[in-house]
Amino acid sequence: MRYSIGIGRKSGYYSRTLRSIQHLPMTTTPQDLNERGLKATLPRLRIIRLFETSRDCHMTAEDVYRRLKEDGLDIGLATIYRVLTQFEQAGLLLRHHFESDKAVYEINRGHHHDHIVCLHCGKVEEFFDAEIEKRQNEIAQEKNFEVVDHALYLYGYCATGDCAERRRAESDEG
Amino acid sequence: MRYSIGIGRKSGYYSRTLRSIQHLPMTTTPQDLNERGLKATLPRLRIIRLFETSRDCHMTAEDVYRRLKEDGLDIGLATIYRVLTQFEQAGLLLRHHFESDKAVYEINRGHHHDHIVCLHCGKVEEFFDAEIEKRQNEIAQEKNFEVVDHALYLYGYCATGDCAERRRAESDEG
DNA sequence: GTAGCTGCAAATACTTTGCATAGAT
DNA sequence: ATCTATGCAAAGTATTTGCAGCTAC
Repeated sequence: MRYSIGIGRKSGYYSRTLRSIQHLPMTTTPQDLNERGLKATLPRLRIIRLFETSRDCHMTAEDVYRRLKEDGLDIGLATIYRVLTQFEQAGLLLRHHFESDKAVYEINRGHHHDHIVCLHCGKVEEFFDAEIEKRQNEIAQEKNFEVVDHALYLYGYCATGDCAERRRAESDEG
Repeated sequence: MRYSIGIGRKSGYYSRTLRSIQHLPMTTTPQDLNERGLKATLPRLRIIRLFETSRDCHMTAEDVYRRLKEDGLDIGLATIYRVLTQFEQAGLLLRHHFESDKAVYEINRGHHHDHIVCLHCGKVEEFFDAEIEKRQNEIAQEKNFEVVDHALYLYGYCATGDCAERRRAESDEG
């Protein structure tokens, strides 16, 4: 008899969560998809794998489309959009709207975090601050809101490369 | 000789700022627009007035279009978009992207604040928290980012009306 | 075998742009 | 008089949808 982590039909879900909490690499299996009512098709497996194998990766639908095409896989853009939406609803991915008007997705590893985005090179770093989270909850309570989600994005220029430098040059012109 | 607040050509700008800091009602005059290099046209004056005379008002381009039309003023939607963009660049308005895919604008009264948005009725409340602001700056410094902007939105269900109640009903279904 | 997926093209939603006319300074 | 703004329609960008054929279970 094999041991399984978790309980009954939902074991896939719990083991996935556990892996995530333990910071082990996460690999979504065909069964994981089936348990969420999604058929394990090639496009879906490759899309989720792309997110899982990229570190700190925030991608638009176009990004996913392009990267899969580079790997010789020609998946229609409509399918990418559909699958990303389904994965977000299934909790596998998180969607964000940074300053641009395109949605970006990242893998959901179960650790909530916020983002700081470089407006010049597009670099995204993640952070978590318990104090900010606490204050947010207090404010929601004061205002009598039942908060279900929040978005905190810091926008600026990173020290890497010439981003901060270029920014100064630009503001000198104006 | 008349006293003026501020210095030389920029007096309009400084007096406007002062009014705002003193929480006095803000009225953008034709001269205010001229000083920003914008001609004082009827569409522009009516649009800025609409924002100035509405309390806690967050409006999309469509909202502005509709409300001016209700007042018997038929301004093209393209003009609304153009003027809102110009006003944002001139610092008269602030632009936000809440969870929907439409941009919303509000008057810039010079007091920074964040937003808590009801996902059911669309109500928007404003808040300011010095502790959150402080932590944001510390994080940016740690990460070596020069932050120029940030967005903090809390999404939830407000206690007014049946928003929280309906939310519970919905999650019971799912 | 059947329910659910994919690709394509067409449709949609929001926003921007080209151009001729109208208006502000 | 000149330079800029407006309205309309057309274009653009991101995303969604209808439908016929294909695939996982």
